[in-house]
Amino acid sequence: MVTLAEVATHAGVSASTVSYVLSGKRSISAGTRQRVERSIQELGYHPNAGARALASNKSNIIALMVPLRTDMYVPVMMEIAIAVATTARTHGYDVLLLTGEEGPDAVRRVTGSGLADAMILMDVEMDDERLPLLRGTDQPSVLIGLPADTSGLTCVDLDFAATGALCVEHLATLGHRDIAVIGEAPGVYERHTGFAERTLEGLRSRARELGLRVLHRPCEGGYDAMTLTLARIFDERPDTTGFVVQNESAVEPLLALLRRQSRAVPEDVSVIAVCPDQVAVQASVRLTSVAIPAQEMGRRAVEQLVAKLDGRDTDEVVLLAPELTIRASTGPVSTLS
Amino acid sequence: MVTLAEVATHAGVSASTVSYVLSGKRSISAGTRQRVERSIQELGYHPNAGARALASNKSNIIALMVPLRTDMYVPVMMEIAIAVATTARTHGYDVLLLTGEEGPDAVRRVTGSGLADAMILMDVEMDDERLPLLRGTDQPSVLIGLPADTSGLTCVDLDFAATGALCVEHLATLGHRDIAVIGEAPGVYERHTGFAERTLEGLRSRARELGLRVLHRPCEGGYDAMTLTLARIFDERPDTTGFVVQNESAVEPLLALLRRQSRAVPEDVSVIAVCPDQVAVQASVRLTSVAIPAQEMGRRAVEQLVAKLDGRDTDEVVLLAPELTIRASTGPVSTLS
DNA sequence: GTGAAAGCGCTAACAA
DNA sequence: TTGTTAGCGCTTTCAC
Repeated sequence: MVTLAEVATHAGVSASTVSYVLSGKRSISAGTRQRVERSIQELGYHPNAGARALASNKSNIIALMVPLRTDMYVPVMMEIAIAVATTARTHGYDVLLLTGEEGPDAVRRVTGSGLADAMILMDVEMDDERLPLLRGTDQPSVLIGLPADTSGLTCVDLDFAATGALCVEHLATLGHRDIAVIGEAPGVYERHTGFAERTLEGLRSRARELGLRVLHRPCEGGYDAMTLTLARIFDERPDTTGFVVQNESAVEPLLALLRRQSRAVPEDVSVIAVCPDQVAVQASVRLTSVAIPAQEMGRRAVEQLVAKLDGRDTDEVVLLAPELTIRASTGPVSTLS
Repeated sequence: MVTLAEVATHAGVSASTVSYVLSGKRSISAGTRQRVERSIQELGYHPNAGARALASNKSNIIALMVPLRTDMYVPVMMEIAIAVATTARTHGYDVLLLTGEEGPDAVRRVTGSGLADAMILMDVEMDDERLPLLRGTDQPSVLIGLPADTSGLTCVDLDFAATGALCVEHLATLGHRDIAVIGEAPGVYERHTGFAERTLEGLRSRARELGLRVLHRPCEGGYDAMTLTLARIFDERPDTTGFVVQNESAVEPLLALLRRQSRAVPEDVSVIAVCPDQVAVQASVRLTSVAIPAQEMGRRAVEQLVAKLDGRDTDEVVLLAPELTIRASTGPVSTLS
């Protein structure tokens, strides 16, 4: 293993000079710099991460805590994680992958050991048990998601309330009066995961203003669950003509069932989804949708975190504005029936 | 920040004693151990990761390199990654998340800096450019996937050749003679990703032995691509009655299109998928399938790696035996037509 | 613009 | 069974 000392000898300078060439923390003459850089190349030197962490009290590692559960849409998680890792690298950080399994203990472990300089938490619940710990430490952190109380925390998320409102507005504009919301699995609501509840709130309050009726039904993914859910919806509200779906694994079953019931999309019923663009485009009907900007969320989270680490001021809450893309699954309500 | 020295003072012992209590590398009297453990508790001590890494020349970190691309089935990747992280923790390791973006450079960086003790590579291609580097270093590594030349490498993967054979056997037993294989996106084959080609080889060679005809078509996911692919298949081989699908985002489109063409599953055509059980169960027809054991793959990869790190012998190639689960999408070929 | 040297917190010989 | 001590490779004062 090549050490900094060896580089110094090889270049005919002192260890500190090599260190400063690397860090750029003091000016170096052009000649010296070149010789040092040449030696680094020739010897294939890589600074030792442990030594660096010990001496500088910085690990250059960001911890990312992903949920262990997989009842939520996994590709979104993965896309966020990859965006986090990619963006972190551009700022000189590596990413440590923690699962939710350890829970609050992981926060303590990482904070206490100096393993990571900062952390990003995904899948934050409204009243998350990790939050007190984060508030009580000086380790910078960013949440992807929005808990009930954001004081003292930095959060990045899609503005789900605005998302819900946007969906309902679009349907209202098309003349729909009875809206059914097909939501995430019941467990998601029971855990009080922020995004699901906020979508619903935004949607309901806008619907109230616009005078629309809303029926909300959580739904496990898959065909069997969807069959039941859909039957109940039409049973309770036969005049439903607009659907808002926030559950990727319910999208295709819903479309298939509607087809089977000879309800044409968008002639008889309109469907709008909250999902990644890829899902909207690949569905059997190209779906009008509000996109979940997974990459953007991961990227912004890292940028907020790096700003904190650099001692720059950060926003407390970054809410990304939802964007509606109109495709082939929504249309004006039928005037014939 | 609490240091080992502070714990030592608090417990009235020397630093090394505290260290040995932690590592268990020499026997400690019960009394001393208790006092030390008590001090650790009281002071809330966590060993400093950097210092430990520097002194012991071990980071207790495993690097996991995930593909940047997302044209493959992402949930499988995520499930593997989570299984890796979870299993690694049970062995005292943390996981560093690297994306494929840096390519071979990431291998150099991690190896050279001592950031990680070992690495796991996912999405290995037949002739992967990272392999020479791995062979040339003494850093232990495990591949998830199987390259063309496995010499000097440890690999974990599903036995995809056996998987392909198993699919074809099942269809043959049911009397099908003309088989269509709907594969991954063309890009996957162009990159010569091992698993896709091996499935095909296993399938073809068994089909030859059994005297079946096989038509293979790569397919991007989604409905549009599937429509085209399916049309071509029936155009070229009108007598096709058996489908093998190895592409999660083609599964549902295929089923929907068959339905639309009034080809009943499994009465008219049989469909067997290579996919995670969850996908098979949630599809609109419960699919006969060979499971992709994502968790098992992640777990085994870590276990192989830990064995190497502990200096134990390891298998060169661990091929997990495929398991066929018969569900509702396959049946005997119709004798009426 | 450069060098010398004192740690950072821990591990693991070597001693006792 | 326990203590003493010399590093691990780097960063960063302090000195020139």
